[in-house]
Amino acid sequence: MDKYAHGERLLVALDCIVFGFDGENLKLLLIKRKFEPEKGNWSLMGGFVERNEGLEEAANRILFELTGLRDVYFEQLQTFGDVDRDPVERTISVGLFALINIHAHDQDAARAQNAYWINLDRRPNLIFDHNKMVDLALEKLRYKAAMHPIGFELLPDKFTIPQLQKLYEEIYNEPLDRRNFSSRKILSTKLLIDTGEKNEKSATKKAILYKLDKEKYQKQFNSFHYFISPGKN
Amino acid sequence: MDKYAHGERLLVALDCIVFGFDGENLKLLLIKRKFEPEKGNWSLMGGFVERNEGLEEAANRILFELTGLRDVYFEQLQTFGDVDRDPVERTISVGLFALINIHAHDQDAARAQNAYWINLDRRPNLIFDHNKMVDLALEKLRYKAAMHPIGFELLPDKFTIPQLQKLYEEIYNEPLDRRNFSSRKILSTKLLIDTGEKNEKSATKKAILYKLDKEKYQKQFNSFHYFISPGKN
DNA sequence: CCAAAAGTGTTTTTGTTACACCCATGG
DNA sequence: CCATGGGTGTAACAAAAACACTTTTGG
Repeated sequence: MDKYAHGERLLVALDCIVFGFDGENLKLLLIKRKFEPEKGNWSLMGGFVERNEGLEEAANRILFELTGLRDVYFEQLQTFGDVDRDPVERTISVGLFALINIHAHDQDAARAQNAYWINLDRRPNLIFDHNKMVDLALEKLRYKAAMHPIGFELLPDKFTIPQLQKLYEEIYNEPLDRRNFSSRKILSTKLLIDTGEKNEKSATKKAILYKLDKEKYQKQFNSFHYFISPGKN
Repeated sequence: MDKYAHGERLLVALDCIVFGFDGENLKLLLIKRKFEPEKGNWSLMGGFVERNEGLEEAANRILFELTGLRDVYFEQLQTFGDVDRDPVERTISVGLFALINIHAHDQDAARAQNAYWINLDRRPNLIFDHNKMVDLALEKLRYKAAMHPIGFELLPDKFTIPQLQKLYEEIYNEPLDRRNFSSRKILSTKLLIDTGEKNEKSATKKAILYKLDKEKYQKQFNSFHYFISPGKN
């Protein structure tokens, strides 16, 4: 089985930084550990990559165990490989950045993992180098969401422009001008389709429910859209 | 040594996608393999991560072996983990994206590895999934260079605006307007310091040699600068 | 009928693009 | 003295920011 004469074999783990948005706050899906090491402390959801399992495959497996969802949006964040990052044994960890529709996930699956949605601004201290992973993931979310339409991954299938705006305000922690946000930034992308329906929950004027034009979304995914003005120096 | 009861131990490799620019063409540093597997074929420079060595440390070691340089600019590209990506043995490979000043590297070190600088537009077929790695690295170079001042990593310490422009033209494979490039895009970033010297090699009017304001460069590294207009849909 | 939230249009300001002229150098 | 490449300015255009009014709804 071991055919290369040199080279050391190491544990390879995946750790998932899972973001959600409940309409009010940005949240992280975190595990209250029921097992050693660090039992009782908070951590990211993770798992080891098996020998007969590709990295993508392992990512999908672990995200499914956690959320009960098969089509989670994720991408690699970074691979973490400090010698002492896991005090139990040398482990290389591939950090995964995942965005999910918080309303679609399987609550029982999450409960089975002892996972909870925690507001980002109340996140607890995490084990190992998981704090660093979350910091980096948040940076990446802010970076990507400014120019790529990834925010939609966090919303229900049908959503309103004000909901989308609230999401962006949460991501960047700053208020956005409704008039500029709505007409120019969002509708000019032509990514949204008016469903004809209205948000019946609203107590005041009911907002139009849009859905994503998935075909255009796929095509334009790597193009630039200025949802947010680029950072200041 | 193995303290986790479950989890498989796998080989972890690093593969380096090293870009250089000779003033005319974008180049890749590739290895003509003197060893099995795939002896005689072209590949990226790589190596295994040792048990007592952090990922960064391993990256620096391998880049040093290849280039003789200690302070190479690199970042993680992506980690590749398909089950069959290495036919010899299951290996997870962390792809590294590196930019070097082609004139500063140690030619003897490169020769010892049987490494050659190959023009990007003449790159040979590479072993394993290395073609995919290069494709992704090129995409990343184009993506990042459009907004972040990473191009400087490919140039000598002192360089002229026309040299910088040539570099960007090579990266994007399209001509840029000299007048717009020079004054507005580049000098407006205030990242360049006029050294007072001129490029004596030029046969015509000698261009001003600039150097990077390293302090500002560090500070502004993550800010946005529109070196190139964002992609078209 | 009014408070609260949603929808839309216009002006100002800023940045990008397109384009033309002058300067320095070596042969 | 002229061909080649380097340096700079300006007008036209496009995009972003700032800003104000009207509409819908439930209570």
